[in-house]
Amino acid sequence: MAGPNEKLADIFQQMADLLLILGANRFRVIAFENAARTIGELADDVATMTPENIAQLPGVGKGTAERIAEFLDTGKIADHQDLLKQVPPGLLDLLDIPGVGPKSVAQLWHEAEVSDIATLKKKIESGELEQLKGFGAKKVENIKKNLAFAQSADQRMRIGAALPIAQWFVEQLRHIKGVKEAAYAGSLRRGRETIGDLDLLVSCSRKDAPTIRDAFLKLELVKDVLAKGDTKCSIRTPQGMQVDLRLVEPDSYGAAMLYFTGSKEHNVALRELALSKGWTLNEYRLAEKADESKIVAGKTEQEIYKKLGLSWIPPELREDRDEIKLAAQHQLPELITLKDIHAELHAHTTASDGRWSIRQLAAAAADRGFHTVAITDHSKGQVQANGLSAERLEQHIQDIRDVADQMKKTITVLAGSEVDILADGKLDYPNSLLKELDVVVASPHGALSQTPEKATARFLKAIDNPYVTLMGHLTGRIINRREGLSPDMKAIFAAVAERGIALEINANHHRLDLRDIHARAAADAGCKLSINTDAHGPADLDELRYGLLTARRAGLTRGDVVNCLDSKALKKWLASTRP
DNA sequence: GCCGTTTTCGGCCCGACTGTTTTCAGTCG
Repeated sequence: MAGPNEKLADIFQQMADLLLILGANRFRVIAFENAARTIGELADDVATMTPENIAQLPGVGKGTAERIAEFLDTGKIADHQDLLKQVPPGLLDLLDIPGVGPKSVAQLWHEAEVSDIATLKKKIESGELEQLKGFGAKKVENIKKNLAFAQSADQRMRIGAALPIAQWFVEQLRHIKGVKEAAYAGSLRRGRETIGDLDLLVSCSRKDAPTIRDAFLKLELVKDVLAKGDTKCSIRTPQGMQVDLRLVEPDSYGAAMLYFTGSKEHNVALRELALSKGWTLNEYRLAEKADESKIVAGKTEQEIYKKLGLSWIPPELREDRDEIKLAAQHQLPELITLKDIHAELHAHTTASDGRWSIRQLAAAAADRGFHTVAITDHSKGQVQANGLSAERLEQHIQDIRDVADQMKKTITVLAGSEVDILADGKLDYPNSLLKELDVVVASPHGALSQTPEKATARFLKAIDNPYVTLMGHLTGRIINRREGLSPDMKAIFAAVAERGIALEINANHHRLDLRDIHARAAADAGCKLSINTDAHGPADLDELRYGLLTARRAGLTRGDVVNCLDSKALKKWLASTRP
């Protein structure tokens, strides 16, 4: 269920698009986009915020605050309705066609009576479109080719699908003669949960650039070439992913990395900061504004940040939230790293729906250098996942204890369960059984379209259970497939902090649940977090990297995450969650 | 429409590529 934040963000974004087509002042359009972004990324539910707090949000001025209040009051916004009356609603879909922007849409609307994708298709086939000024054969052909992508434009690729492709490209680029450095940038480098398109960066001498570009364009995964210039080209892979390659000289590599890593908002803020110091920043260098031949920095990101009076900001934090202020005070958090994690507290074996035996799983965790692993198979309600009956769990606990005993010199193996939180908040096993376990991961699997009120009550009840260790994948969302629950996060976080248990960041890239902004809010509320892979098979422990990126985007340090505790401290913490 | 330890008015980041052009607008990131 979409909460008011999502609905409001959608409305403001739509207002921006409508104003764009209507030819409104571009800064006004940007203001609506900023408002949409702010509300969309808000961890708190706007409905629970005071008008004062809402008015203080960045990018929210008098007008936006009034519109939010109006929406909370009446469920809609009059200005939004007015705009919808002025523009055929199907026209908005045209903006999703690559190469078609607001000016073209307005022209198609006014001069060719195009009102949606269907009429556009007709006008292309009748040849009417080519009569329009500015619509030559090539442009029309391009639109025709790109129509298919309009439908899937809102579907961003999961990070777990994008990263392997990016790594393949980087590896190929590094083998091309003349390439000094190659890397991926963009939202992938920032660790976002989904990726719009892939940004690749190469440093090389100017004379090598064209041959490197041509070698890139011949790579196996290049299906279509969308643009081809001397320093920049765009292609599409067979998977439909757009990949942009930029080639810069080594002296500009840092500036280019900074620029193509983004976010756009972070870059804008950096440029404004540069201007305030009498400099100007672009993707080639930081230079003096008065004399742009006087270069201040450009080779590395570090030196550019340093000149701007900032600590180097990890890519995961570059979202123009509060990172620039913290970097100016040299008070950025020391973000958690992969090396800090020493335990896995949520993993499945063949006893339920996993593909590993207890021993195999424990050995794999030990190979990663972990000191502890908890075996947490599904509870009885998960019939389709071969969930364990109470009797089977009793036996499973015994089996785990046996393996634990045999492997105690290698790794600590804990007996646990991923216990269903039933729709009413009760757990799927009685307390008398939960008591025998070392770790209880309480997760929702069914009733995932409950109202926020019901979901909140459900979770508060589960948190109240004295044997729960951590709350697993809280919303139950599946990225790009299922929205999941929208409980009152503030209430959940307060209860979890009070109980002294932990909230999971499920590292599986389909889930990433809690998501970054909620993990940040949870830590701010005093909650402990736990990053787990929910491993079902041999490759799954590697998913940890995605959970880690999410944690870093949340600004978490190793002190926030129980998986970073040493063996003794973890044991102590686990005991502290129990009566 | 938002924003301001120089401002409550007048600003609001910067450059590459494409297509249809006789010098540039539109789009994208």
